[in-house]
Amino acid sequence: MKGKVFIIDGSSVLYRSFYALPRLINSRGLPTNAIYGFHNIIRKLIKEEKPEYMVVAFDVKGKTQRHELFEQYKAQRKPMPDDLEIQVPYVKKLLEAMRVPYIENPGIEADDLMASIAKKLKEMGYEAVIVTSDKDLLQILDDGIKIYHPGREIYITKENCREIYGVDPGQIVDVMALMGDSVDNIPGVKGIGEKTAKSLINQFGTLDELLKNLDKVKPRIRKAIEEHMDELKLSRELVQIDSDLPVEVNIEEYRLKEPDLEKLLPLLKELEFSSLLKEYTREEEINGNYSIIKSVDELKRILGGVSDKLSFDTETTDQRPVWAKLLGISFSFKEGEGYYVPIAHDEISLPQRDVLEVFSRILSSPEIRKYGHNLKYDLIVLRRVGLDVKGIDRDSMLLSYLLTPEKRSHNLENLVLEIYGIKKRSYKELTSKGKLNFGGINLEEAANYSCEDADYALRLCETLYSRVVEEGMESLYREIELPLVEVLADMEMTGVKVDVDKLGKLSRELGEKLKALEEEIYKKAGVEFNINSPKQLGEVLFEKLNLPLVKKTKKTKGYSTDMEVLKELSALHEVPALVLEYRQLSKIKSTYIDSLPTMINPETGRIHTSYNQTVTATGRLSSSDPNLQNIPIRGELGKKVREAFVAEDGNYLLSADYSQIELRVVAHMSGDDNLINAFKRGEDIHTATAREVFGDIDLPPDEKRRRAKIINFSIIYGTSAYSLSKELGVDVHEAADFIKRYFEKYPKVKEFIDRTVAEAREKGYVKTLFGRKRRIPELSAKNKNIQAAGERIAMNTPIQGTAADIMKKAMIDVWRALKKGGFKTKMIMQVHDELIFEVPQEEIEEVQRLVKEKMEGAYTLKVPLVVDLAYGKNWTEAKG
DNA sequence: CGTCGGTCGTAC
DNA sequence: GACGTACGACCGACGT
Repeated sequence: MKGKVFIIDGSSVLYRSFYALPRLINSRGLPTNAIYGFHNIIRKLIKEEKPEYMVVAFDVKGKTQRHELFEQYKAQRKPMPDDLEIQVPYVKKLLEAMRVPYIENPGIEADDLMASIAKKLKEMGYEAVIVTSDKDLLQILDDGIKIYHPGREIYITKENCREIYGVDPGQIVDVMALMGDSVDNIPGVKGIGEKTAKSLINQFGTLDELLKNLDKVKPRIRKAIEEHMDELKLSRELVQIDSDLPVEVNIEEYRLKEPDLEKLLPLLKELEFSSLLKEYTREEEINGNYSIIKSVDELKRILGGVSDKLSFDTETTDQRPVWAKLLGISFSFKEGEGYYVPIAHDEISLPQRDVLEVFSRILSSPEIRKYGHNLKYDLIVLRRVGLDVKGIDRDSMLLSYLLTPEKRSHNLENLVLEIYGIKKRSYKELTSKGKLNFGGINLEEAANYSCEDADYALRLCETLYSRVVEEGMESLYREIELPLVEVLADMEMTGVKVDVDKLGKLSRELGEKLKALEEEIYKKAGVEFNINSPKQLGEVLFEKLNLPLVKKTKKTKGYSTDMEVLKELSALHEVPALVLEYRQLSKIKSTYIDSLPTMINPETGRIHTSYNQTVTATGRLSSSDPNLQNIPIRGELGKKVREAFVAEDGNYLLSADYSQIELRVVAHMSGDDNLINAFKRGEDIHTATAREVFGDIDLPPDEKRRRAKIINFSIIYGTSAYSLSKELGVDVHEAADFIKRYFEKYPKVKEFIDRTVAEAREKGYVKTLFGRKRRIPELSAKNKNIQAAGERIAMNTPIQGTAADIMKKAMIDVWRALKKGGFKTKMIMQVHDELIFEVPQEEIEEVQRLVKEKMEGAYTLKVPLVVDLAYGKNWTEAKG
């Protein structure tokens, strides 16, 4: 025998699980009993029966050959219960995650398929075991073909079949033909049940013999058989399994593998199978050889063993690196080992100065490759204590991001869980027991935790780096993401100066206006309520004032009170108009004006945002604490807020904007001549589009340009005619017509979009010019809306992502040039297509030339990249 | 008293 | 039926 192959009867196991288990349901209302049962049966089989190969066969809805024989075949069968049907896709997902292959062939019944595969396997010298509780399949028992009954947990063989079922395998068809099967609507002979059928076949051996000797049976039975002779013959044909289908069996496809934990764990989590989650993860199995370094000499000695690479991690008092105090450093240069150097713990502390001096020999050496998880953080912390880290090489957070940018979190704990199936204690768990931060944890625990981090970062870096190389993103990593770390660290450390007095003045002004608005709203509404509560506002507008309902909120189906609604209602009543104004002011006051001063770092007197490199699905950066990428710009108020972002005395803020970078990317990627030429001629692109699309339409030029601008945006976002019509304020047909005209004028843009979406469907992902990938699982969703969203993602991501790639390259180039030129100028902010610098007055001319040159030359497209520059004492002035 | 989902609004 | 990418304030329900 070559090995055991389990062929699972998917439907049989599915139904069995569904009816055998009580109704389980997860918190989102999904029934999960069949999934749970299915999993357990498969897992138990693998564990206890230890097959080398396995495959699951599912039935596919639809007609089969048996329907041609007998229209009523399975007609009686009730449709699959909804609660079961909804679980089927999850079972398949589960199998994929467990790496158990499954097959389903339309038009072929699973019984025939399984029998044919079993026969083929037997011929190939394997032992085939069909897992089913269905009796039909007993007929194919043979040497080398067994059946496993999952409920009774027994093997049925050619030999013991009679013992268990009372007849031999060869007689099963005849018995079933006589008794029929109500589930499949096989008629059989009315009046003959299981017992009679079996005893008749045992008496005569076969159905044919029985029919020849009908005179020897009881008259009642004889009459029944004679009267139902047609049904009997038909039934025999129906229950006869066809094991001679031409099936291809590639045995290697059935070979069992270790489950794919990266898929399985999130799935089990979603299904809320916490007990299974535990089984698959090995808790506390981290048994690294970790130790605490107790003297500077010891540190010196151990670091002496470092030759080519070092993974390290800093422990601090704060998640924000510019606020953090250093508590200790862990490092590892061999998997399973780790050392912790305590710098500020109650139990032992080594003098920071000496520790850093010893470390600096290794950390400042570019030859020793540095590994870590989120190295930007450690770079900032260490530079703040005077240590410049050189030679960063692998950052598991960045590597994970390149592999799965659509995932929002790339924290170490989750990665270790997903990739190694090991449940690591999280920082949160560690610091949750009433302790504020890392400083309050006992040294032993802290050291263990920290060493784990360094150790696992080391392992992850190796694993993930090779995956990044396999995915063709090595140069994206080495030439863009990795060098950007140092640039961002520098920007974050530098920070930006804000004018607190100006913000304070603005806050008081707005506070007074808001007070006045508030009173007026209460007066006009005739009731006092919380204007900031959409719920209360909705009740006032639609129940008290009886204003017409415009739309409901998406999830909760409450009254919507968003801008669009309030604008519409403003024509009918004063309150909505006042609320609009109130909302705008209070938004800007609370989000921007009042929060900013609290973020000023007392050490530097400046605001240090955090630029996150691993958040957006497209490759853009994001900014938080505070978010400097959504500071208001429109209107008088926006202008005032930006006036509070200022340059240090003797300096200017210089803003450098890529002009229309995304549309230029579209021009390049599509190769559309019309669009390319418009850019080459240096035209205003919206005016050019207006001419192309609205050339022959009678509208004021401003209106034409306004509309063209909206259409240009909609192309980038992959918008539908419906939403374009809303945006433009025209009807859907007209909007569709605009899109049609646009594509007529820019035909290759249309081709590009179609090609991109088609390729996304085919490959499951899209790519930027720099090779950044984003998988789009939405495209294979059942829900049409989700699919349409997937299409828009497919259109937008290469455009937005390529623009982001170019900007990142520009940031690195400019930063290096500034450094090389010995400038005092600092890059301080990035807002997607804009870079902001703080420039000493005497450098302004030279830096403008340098910035323009480097940004425009960051990448060569089929159209020129154009950068607009402006400078001034504050951000408003610097926008020209 | 913290967490979390929902709504809303700001930027590119 | 809703236009791509973000972050965050606020509310209110819920659990400790």
